[in-house]
Amino acid sequence: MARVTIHDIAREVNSTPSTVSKALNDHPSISAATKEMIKAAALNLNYRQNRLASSLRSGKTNIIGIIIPSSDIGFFGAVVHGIEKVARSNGYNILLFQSHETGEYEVEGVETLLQTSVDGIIASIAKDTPNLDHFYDVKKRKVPLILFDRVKDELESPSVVVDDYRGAYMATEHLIGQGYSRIAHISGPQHVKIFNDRLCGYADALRAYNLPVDDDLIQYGKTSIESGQLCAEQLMQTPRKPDAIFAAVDITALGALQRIKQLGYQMPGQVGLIGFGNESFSPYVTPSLSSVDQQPARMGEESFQLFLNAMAKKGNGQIVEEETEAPTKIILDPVLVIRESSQRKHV
Amino acid sequence: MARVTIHDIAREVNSTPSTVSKALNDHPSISAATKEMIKAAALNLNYRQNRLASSLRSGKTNIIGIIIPSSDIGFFGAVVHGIEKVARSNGYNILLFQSHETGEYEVEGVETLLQTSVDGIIASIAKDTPNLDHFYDVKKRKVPLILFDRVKDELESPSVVVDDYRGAYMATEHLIGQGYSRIAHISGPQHVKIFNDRLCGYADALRAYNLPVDDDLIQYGKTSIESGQLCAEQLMQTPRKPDAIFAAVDITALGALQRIKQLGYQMPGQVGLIGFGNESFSPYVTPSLSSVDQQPARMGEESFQLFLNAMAKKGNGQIVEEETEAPTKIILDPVLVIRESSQRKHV
DNA sequence: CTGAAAGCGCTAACAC
DNA sequence: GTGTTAGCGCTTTCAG
Repeated sequence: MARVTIHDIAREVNSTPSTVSKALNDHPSISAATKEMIKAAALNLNYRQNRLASSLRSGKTNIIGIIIPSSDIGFFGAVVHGIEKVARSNGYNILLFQSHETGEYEVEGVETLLQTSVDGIIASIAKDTPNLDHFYDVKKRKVPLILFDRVKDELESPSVVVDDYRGAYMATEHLIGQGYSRIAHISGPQHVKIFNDRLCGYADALRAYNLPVDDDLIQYGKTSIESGQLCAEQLMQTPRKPDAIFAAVDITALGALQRIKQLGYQMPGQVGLIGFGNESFSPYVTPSLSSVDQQPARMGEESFQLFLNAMAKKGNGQIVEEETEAPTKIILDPVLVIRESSQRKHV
Repeated sequence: MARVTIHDIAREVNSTPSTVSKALNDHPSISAATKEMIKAAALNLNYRQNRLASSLRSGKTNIIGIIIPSSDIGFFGAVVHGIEKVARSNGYNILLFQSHETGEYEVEGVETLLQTSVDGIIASIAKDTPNLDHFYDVKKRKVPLILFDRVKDELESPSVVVDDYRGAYMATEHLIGQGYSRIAHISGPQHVKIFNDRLCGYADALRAYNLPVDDDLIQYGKTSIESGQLCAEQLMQTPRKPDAIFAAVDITALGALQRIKQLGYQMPGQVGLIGFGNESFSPYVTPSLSSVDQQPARMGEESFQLFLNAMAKKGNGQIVEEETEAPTKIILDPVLVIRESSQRKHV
């Protein structure tokens, strides 16, 4: 009961392995009649292609590698979902690695992926990756590399990120539209790019509507509930209290939500609130938390599309061409998710 | 700049491919000296093994396939996390497929996995899988098949599930321990096994503590917030109101939580509440929701362990042996996560 | 302890 | 339109 091979089929139909192979792969130079016959025989014998042999010979695995910090984080789970979905529909499969935010695992993952001759790699870089050598290695091997969310421009790879500035702008604008006018912001550590971008989006939106940007209304917190609580409390103690808060992360927004309620303010009546990230808990807190969605699934789909583009270019014989053009950078528009916490006006 | 192969190394050190291969694989019949020399040369030439070739020849890929409904569901993301973690530390990689709850995709996934000659498959069966032929095919091909969470006993495969009965029992017991005595239950459709199991655990716990099992205190809802709200409302309208509720899913627990608060009851003072599933939102609602954790990551780890066992057996030459013993079934103990909603007593 | 030979199952030139 | 030939890069008997 050994495995059925194309030799077996060839014997069965009095043909040869190469003809069988071509027929099964719908090669144009095989007559319709033979194709049909061979395919019937294959079905009959319960033939199943050996992709290892095929890949080894053809140099193409139809497998792409994914490296993410952890599949246990909702955001990345959703991105993987998006990638897998469109990858499969294009005949590609997914080899999944987690870096656990560790450079070491990331290096290991890249190494294994390269050994497996994957056709491409889609990655989101770990927080503590000390150097990028392993990724440069990928590029040197001419394996398409696509980055998403946790991007490094130095790698000069196609990438997809969400527009943090714009998301913050939209959130702030929404609050303004709801009639709030003293809008505070709970930001995060400024050396992290996204937090700075979101702060800028916030400030610019205020300016665009001729509202003052008041330093007293900007808090720099950490990414935790407690920090959100604290920041909210301090904001409500300022002489001229805010009537709304835009928090740079949902988790601090939640902390703020709790404290604001505790202090006896009506939400969204007296104080409006919006977060960023659209976490899985956001719809379920009370009042439900408005937020900015980063479209993770879409991010995955676009990443795969970028991989496909890279493949096409490669096939085009442009392999040797100097990298004249900058790599494609897709900047996704975030989407506003309006729930109770920010909706002062009746709909 | 073609790929470096063991031939290149052999040439470099005046040896042969077979010796190089053995040295690189730490084969016992190679002297330490040669090993060292060959490894040095390999490093020097920047050699990277071609796993395709290796797998094709050896018949072992060190890849296992995973089939889950969707990586966008927190539970499955966590399971995958667990599997990948221990798989990697044992030298295995993960090929990931989503069934999207669809039999068709599941079949496709199994087919591709088999074509790729994976060493094993770990799966959680899609809801609408009409027949199990594809999984029987896996078994026929002697590829180890492990099931988790969504299990089918007919497949007679090793599996890991969580003990629903016990989780419900523990939850109910916990409420009793907190001094609640009229404990209601919001269940789900009884044709779904887990809901029936949880109902039994609930009832048995009451009996064990000599509390009556009152039909008026059992609601059969759907898996939605709204259903939870409705069930809670009806429970609070019964002549002799409950002083605590155990909900079979966190999402109905949340609906109950909202309605109970709305009706003006103190929680956990007047009404205690506990859910099941420990969803990602549960820590963040107010009051934070006690729940029963299903240990998804652990489930993944155990699943992989089961795969390893199956491999060991296979290697043992027991291939032909009749399946005398029933397949291992690991039943994980759920863990109680006590938060505010159920904690009446001071700690 | 090392090497020679064979081949895993497939595809891709090239002939016919 | 079909068949022949030659490997992809590796591991694995089996000789020596």
